[in-house]
Amino acid sequence: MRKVVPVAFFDRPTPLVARALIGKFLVRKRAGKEEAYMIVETEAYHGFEDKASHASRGKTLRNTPMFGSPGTIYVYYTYGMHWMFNVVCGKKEFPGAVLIRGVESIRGPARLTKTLGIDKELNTKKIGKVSGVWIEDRGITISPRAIQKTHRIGINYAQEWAEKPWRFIYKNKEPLR
DNA sequence: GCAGTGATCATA
DNA sequence: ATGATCACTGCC
Repeated sequence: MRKVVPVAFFDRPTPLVARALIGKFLVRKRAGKEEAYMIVETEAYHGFEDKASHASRGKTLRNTPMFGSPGTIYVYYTYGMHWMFNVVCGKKEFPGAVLIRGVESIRGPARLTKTLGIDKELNTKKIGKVSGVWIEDRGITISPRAIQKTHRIGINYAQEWAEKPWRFIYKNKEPLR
């Protein structure tokens, strides 16, 4: 079973999409070659009120892709050296995005983009085969018990919003089926 | 534990 | 125009 997830998958509340992405595959095609990795860690950034979100102070040049239609790719540069890869969720003009923090064998959002060659070239593009980055459902079901929900990290400035359980991690304790 | 590194944004 | 900040990583 190998199915490219449709745009409708992302047209849902961001935390729900972040949860649903665990166990899906991130596929990257470059120079004619495909690499696929199972997603094991995500974080949701949801709405104007989320103080941890780039959109909390309204639309700016950088965060404009967050206001795009579901399935838009939002890539931004931070700490003078790292690219972060997000997929936009929810209706156009609603700011929501899921940060892909880790895949099987590549942990860490910046290491992921470096390994997969994801940078500003992909920013604002639509996730899908045309852009060379897409998500596949390969028939793996992850039980709720195998998903750890925690607070988001690296956002201590966000006060009470830092406590929201919007980070999802696959605990590699149970066999896949 | 913290330096590196530079774009981005708020302030002015 | 300027300065603080930053959804991180790798080395101490």
